[in-house]
Amino acid sequence: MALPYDVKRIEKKWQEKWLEDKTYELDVTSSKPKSYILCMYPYPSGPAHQGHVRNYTFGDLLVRYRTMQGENVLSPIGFDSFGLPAENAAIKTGEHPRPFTEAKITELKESLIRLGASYDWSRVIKSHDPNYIRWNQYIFLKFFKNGLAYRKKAPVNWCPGCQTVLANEQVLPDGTCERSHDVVEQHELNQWFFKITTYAEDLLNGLEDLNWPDRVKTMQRNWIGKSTGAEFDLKIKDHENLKLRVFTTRPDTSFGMTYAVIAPEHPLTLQLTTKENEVHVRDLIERVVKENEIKRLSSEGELTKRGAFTGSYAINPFNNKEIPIFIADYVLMAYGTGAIMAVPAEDERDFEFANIYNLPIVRTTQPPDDFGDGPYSGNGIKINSDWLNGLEINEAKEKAISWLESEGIGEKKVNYRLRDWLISRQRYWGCPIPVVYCENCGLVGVDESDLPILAPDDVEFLPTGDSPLKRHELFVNTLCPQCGELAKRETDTMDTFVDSSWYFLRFIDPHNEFEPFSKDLVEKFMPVDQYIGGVEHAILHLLYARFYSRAFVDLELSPKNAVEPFRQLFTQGMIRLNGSKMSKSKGNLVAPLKYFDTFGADSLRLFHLFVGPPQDDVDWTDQTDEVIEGMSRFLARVYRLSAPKFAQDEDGLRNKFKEYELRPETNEDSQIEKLRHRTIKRVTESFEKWAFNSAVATLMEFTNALTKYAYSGARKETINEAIDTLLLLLCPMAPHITAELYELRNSKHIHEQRWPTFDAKIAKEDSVTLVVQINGKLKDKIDVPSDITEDDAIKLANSSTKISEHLTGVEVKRIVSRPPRLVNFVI
RNA sequence: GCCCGAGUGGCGAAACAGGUAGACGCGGCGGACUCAAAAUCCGUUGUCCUUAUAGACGUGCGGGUUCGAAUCCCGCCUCGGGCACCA
Repeated sequence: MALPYDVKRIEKKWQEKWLEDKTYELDVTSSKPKSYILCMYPYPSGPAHQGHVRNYTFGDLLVRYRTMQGENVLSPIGFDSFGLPAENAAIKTGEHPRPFTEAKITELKESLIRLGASYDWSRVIKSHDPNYIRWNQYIFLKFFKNGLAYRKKAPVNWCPGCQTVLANEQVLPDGTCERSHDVVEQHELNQWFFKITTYAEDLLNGLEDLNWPDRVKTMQRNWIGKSTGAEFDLKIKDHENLKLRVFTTRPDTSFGMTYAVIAPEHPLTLQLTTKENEVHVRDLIERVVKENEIKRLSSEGELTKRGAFTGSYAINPFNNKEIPIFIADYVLMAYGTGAIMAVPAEDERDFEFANIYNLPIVRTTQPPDDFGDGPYSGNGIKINSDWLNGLEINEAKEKAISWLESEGIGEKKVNYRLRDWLISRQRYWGCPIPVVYCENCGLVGVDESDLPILAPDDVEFLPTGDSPLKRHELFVNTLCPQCGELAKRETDTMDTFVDSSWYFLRFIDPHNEFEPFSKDLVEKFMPVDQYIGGVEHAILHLLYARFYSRAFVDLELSPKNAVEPFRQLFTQGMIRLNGSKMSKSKGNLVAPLKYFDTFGADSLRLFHLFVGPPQDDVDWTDQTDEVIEGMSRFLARVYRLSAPKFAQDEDGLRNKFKEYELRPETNEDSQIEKLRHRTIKRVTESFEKWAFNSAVATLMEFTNALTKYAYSGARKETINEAIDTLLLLLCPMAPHITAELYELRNSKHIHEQRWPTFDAKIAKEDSVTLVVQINGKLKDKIDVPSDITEDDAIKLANSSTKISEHLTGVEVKRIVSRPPRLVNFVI
């Protein structure tokens, strides 16, 4: 296809100009209203892929649009440059991850520039940069000193593919690693954790006011998993000195407790097991220990094999009845107290278990009359519950809790599903944890003045699964910062999600050598006004960043206005190719590069904006190339319209435009002027709603109308203003060609112009189509003035021959009119 | 199983707040230009019936509310996503 202009030359010219002029570098001192627009910073895996293009096109559109609206826009970019792929490549090829990563960053940066994305390149952050490592470690030490970072031995998720442990958030529901998709194993290891659970309640409450997609908020709520109930002690028969503590969300059902269940790993398990039951109990424990959590929770339908009677009995404190104690794998040690009271009549799992072991089932809530025999967890009146009888569930809960408290055996209790964030990784290419193990002093944080602690370069990358740091004597052996004796360094590095938990703050003050960031600047530029990224980070990154932000406020690193980092979040849809997610690992990328070289970045950007709503997934199909070509066809039309004399077309095409006329404004001219105002209105409103596809469509309509107008002989002043408006409205979407055309026409830089404004009065249509219906069916359309009165509208409708045909000899029962759009005769 | 979201021409989609369903684009068809093609421009394009006029049908399915429903309500179906022995 022959374009009327040299795409490559024009795009390169403007990309260079934006860099040279530093068009999008932030003026920190500006008094204009600030606007912080941020796309999730990318992991550098090579040139940008279509997912990046989509993400950064949305971001760039907003950056340019808000800038034109007179806002002081902060638009930074960086690279999430620590991570496994670089290290895995090192193991394969022997090449050190640093040059490998740097090369990828260069490629990615290059393609972002070719996309025409506008960033403040003076603020680039790379997470593997020693400067960033330094402050990352500084923050770790702050956390460590304040009890937010701690080390403990715990069962953790081990990914054999990645050869490292994972946080709970990095394990998929099917028990596989979210990166490598290997089945995750449970290992008991000593690891570093961040105390995110401290903020569970706060993280939950904070969601309320965020302008985020509901589904992301819901996902975070589910993940935090708050449940309110009671915890209390059960006495144990023949064990005067022992108590069994249980957690329940339904203290109102306590009278229906007919047995108790403890987790196999519960500390009391062996003590409570009598000799004759020992074999079964030990069998179960052995099996459970071997299995990982996921497998254990997924062994549905085999309940018989999943529990065992201990031989001991507890006393239900509510009615003093003896109840048998079982162990079962469906009770988890990590949640609540690791022990439950079982109420089979009101809990499905307990009900199933009770049926298998023939345990009594006693209803304590009256179900509706037509309810069968199954477990009932709905509302109702309490029965079989002595002093709770007759109460509603919620009243009964309160009363049961008060009773527990007055007896001194229990209290109200809130539990969360959220567990602390495991941040140790047994890998080299990450931020080292700045801690030393000393025989005298124990765990000692490195001196701040010694930061950053950098991993040595002269290491061997071997596929052993051990971090190369472990084998590096010079790194490992050090002196204790406290007592000066020989000590050993921590060789684990931090989860890369640590790096991304605060990078948006460092962007505000990226060259600060004295602190991670200035509190004053953060106060000025936080929160991020618009955050844009993939929904796959709904829990991981977005939860961790919220945790960090809270901790920073508490540690007085950040001002209070930074407590919620992302005021507004937009999650874009994925790109699919033949139904499956487009990704490098699947090898099904359709690289943007080939489009840069042919139709140009502007066309590719326009495609991503036009193809559908930004939050929807995009199907990359056989037709896609043709649609992208269609976008470049549209831009070519804009070019021919805006600068016909410069269009490199054959003569026949160029000369179709008549010379513009100098003349007083005719009705046709003022219609174009009206359309211009209407177009500004529609595009502006579409931008605000993120309806970019509609904005493009509106500009296509405008272009078509203007082309027709120009062909038929246009008034010079009117057409020129309309074309300039078209270019201004289009420039956040297609920044290169509009800049070129605006310069050709006006010798000015379009990206320094203001966003056009409209006059609502002029934008108003002065004639509209009146729809005339009979019984709600369309019968006629009449053009009427938009300020027509109701009476006139009805008269006009009545006088239409198409209508009178239907109305002669029939009784009109009712006339519904909504002037100026509709008149409906009901007959 | 539970909770969210979505289903509109051959395709991607649009439709403010219940008021012309299908804007805009891709593809198709027809035409102009050309020796021819490409490019470009013009016209046409939901389905059915009809020479046309006119009409009927049509927003996943079945009901309902309304003068009027893609839009609101009830009940289903399909797809996508999240959660799922969390007591």
